[in-house]
Amino acid sequence: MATLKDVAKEAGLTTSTVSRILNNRGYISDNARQKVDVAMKKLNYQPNEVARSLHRKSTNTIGLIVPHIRHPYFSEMISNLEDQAYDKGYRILLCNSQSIQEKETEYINICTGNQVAGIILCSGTVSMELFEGIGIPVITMERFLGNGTASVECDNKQGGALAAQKLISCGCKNLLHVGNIGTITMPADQRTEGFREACEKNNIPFVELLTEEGQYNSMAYGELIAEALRKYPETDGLFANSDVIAAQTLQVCRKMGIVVPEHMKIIGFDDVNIASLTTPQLTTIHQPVKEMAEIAVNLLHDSIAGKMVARRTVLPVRLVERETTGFSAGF
Amino acid sequence: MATLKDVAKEAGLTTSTVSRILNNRGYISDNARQKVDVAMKKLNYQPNEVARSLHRKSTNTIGLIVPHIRHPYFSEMISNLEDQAYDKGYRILLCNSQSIQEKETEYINICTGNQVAGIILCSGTVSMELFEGIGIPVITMERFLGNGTASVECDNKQGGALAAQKLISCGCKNLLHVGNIGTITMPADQRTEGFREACEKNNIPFVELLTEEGQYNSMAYGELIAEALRKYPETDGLFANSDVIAAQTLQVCRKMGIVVPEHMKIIGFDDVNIASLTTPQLTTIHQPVKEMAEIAVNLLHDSIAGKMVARRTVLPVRLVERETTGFSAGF
DNA sequence: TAACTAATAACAAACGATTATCATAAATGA
DNA sequence: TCATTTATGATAATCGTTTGTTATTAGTTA
Repeated sequence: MATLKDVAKEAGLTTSTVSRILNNRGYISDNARQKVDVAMKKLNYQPNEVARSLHRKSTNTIGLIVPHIRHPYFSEMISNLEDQAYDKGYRILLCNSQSIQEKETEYINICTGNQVAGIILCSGTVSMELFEGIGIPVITMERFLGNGTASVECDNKQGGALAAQKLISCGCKNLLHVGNIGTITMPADQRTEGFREACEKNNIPFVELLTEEGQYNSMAYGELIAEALRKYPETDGLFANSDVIAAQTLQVCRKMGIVVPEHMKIIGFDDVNIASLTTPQLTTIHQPVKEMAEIAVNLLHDSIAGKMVARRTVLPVRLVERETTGFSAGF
Repeated sequence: MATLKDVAKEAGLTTSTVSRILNNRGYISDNARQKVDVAMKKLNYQPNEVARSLHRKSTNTIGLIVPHIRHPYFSEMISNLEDQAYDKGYRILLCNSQSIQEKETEYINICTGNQVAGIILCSGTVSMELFEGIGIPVITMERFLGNGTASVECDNKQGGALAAQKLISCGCKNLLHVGNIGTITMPADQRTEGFREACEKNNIPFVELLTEEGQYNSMAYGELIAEALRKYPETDGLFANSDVIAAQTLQVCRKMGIVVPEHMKIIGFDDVNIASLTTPQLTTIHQPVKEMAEIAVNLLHDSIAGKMVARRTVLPVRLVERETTGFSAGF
């Protein structure tokens, strides 16, 4: 790898001059600029970002901590975040915590050790102490740390309410809600809150089904749901906290001979790809993932620049009606 | 951020000694080790990886270039690669090229500029000149560059053959194959080869449908497939080059009143999550993604260590029978 | 011609860690 | 006691870049 020094020698200039040209500061003649251009091309010169970073004491890398990559909600989110980050000149250091505390802790250390400019945290299981006095801007997605860190969320409560209202207006009398991991508190719990309030207001009973971390990690909810449907056979409406859960519910229903939407209405959450690939297609609560990603990166960018930044940003969700709550217009 | 110097001062030692302790070389007393330990904890010291990297002239980062993140095959692959890389002490610099030449080129420069230890390339659209004389080990997945770069592939040809044999043994007489992007050559083209050979051997006619880059990027194949099915109404067996395409085909069939598997058998490729979330569930060709990821990281690891490495590794695939080629055992 | 600007050279410090060399000193052992 | 081993200090170079200082030159302008 050619260095600045090599380029300088090749161009017959000093490193100071070449560096000035690269960074556009001070006096520069067109002549010198051209000579450097030629030399750079000839030597296939590529500035060493590591050296640059060392000097300026920070990188243009964002540490992105997620609990999963294969889960469609997260791959969607990661994709959007990468897009936004790239546009702003940031790179992504991909940290998959797999919801494992140890791995999360180590990844946080890796982030600080590698002098990332900031961290975007999508992970739900972190204990916030890990971020105390970390000295790096942190933006959380769907996770409120409460230690001064800015968060971006969708309006989970509204989502829960919309789901309940829809199911109720479809005539469902006995609802089941497949919720979050029981042992961990996160903004997504608000979905249950919104759901509960709407149910209570309408005097409709509902059962809340807590999930386990293992299920979250393996994305295997089939058994859990089948059991619940056996235990609560009167269920005629189900609200799942993700489209993955909802899609698996469809499979369970089919195996049990429960016809959707005739015998059972289903609403998912997220509105990811699979929502329109199941049969029937999923009615779901749409999360504005793209906007959330954009806002997150913007917040981080401002935060890195030392600007003051909104503590909490909540974006609206909307109900997308497909087929699991009734016949679609298309048929 | 505390530096080595700070730790040394705090521990009442010199930087040489502390560095020796950190790197376990030379003579070290338990006493000193303890003092350093205490000082590190107290100052919350984290070695500056950037400085380390500069000194040793390489990082422990792998540049991972993919054309997509949201596509389930790639999110699956990325997830497995991260897992393997983490175990070997590598970090992932996530580069989403979106199949855009420009972005790919810039990301390659970013990788070299950031002194990555190696690159794993999953992207299909790169022109290999970009990797000429890059001076960094490169492993390609499902992409044979032919410039000395090692590649990891699944046995695409076998996959195509398996699909054709299955469809034919199911009694299909008129096959449709939704293939790759017409304008780009890649190992996955071999699926078509294997499919063709098996069809010819059995004297079964088939139509090959080429896809476009735009469709690949947006994952929207619905229109293309609907048109093809209108044009070739006699089709009774379809082999798609990905589960995403197959899943969309299911939706198209439903809209067109074509009953799967009775009127039409479908086989996908990849065996990702959605394959078991559609109705009926997809029969598909399983790619050993985990093993491919493991091998890729191992190859890169060896390559970085200067070892000689297999030019081409081809892993077997297998047919996973679900419901789109007949009634599943479960019913 | 003096005073200026523009362009570059020459040199060195700094970023934070590693590492090498040499020196020093205590502990150990024969 | 002398030689050896063990442990550390002191100092400096290095990685590649940025940046600051001072000096030097050529050209411009008043």
